[in-house]
Amino acid sequence: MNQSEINETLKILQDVYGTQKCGLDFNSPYELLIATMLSAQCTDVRVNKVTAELFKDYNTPEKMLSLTEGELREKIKSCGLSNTKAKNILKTSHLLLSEFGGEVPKTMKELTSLPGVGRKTANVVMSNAFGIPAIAVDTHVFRVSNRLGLAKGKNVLEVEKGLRQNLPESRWSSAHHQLIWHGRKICSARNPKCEVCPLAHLCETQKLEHSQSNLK
DNA sequence: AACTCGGGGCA
DNA sequence: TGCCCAGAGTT
Repeated sequence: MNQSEINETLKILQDVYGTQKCGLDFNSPYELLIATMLSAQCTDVRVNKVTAELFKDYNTPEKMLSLTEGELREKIKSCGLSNTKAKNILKTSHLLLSEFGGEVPKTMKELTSLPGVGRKTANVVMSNAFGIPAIAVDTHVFRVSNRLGLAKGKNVLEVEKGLRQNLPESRWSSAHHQLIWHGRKICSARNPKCEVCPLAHLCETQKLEHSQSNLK
């Protein structure tokens, strides 16, 4: 995509998906951190259901650490991967108290030093909890960016770099949400609804398919 | 780069 | 049933 195509793509994304957030319910950076850790390989709907209950009594590192690993595992079971997640949540809560004064850190380096926190989770926390410009590349953002040609890359980090380069910083956070909505509703992994896609005329994958069918 | 963890949704 | 899914860590 050239710059004018990128700008048009951003405008259409804004027009269609606006400022609606997609994601996790939270009342503090700590809640968002834990909810995002739980969301690995699990839909946000289910995470929100689990955390609505969990955060009633356990919404700080201190309170979380009053749970045994087994108790926590039971509470988060429906999110899947609960064995690892329970361990990591307790370790991370402990580290927040011992290393970060009980606060959630704000830098990529510090966040990813926490067990169970990778690049995607760190970007979500920085962007959504602290308002720091960041783009979290999950499977939706990865797939949609590559298909459109908005930012291409073989792995998550390459796509993140591409988006940071191609998009104005002011649009990083909003574009992240809009790309996820688009990936869910239209540009799905299998059987994407290209016939109703408002970005089809800009999409590199669509153009490629058309040029191939024209050759026949 | 490939593999593992894992319960739930959907065909 | 079998396949897939808003990831992260290890080898």
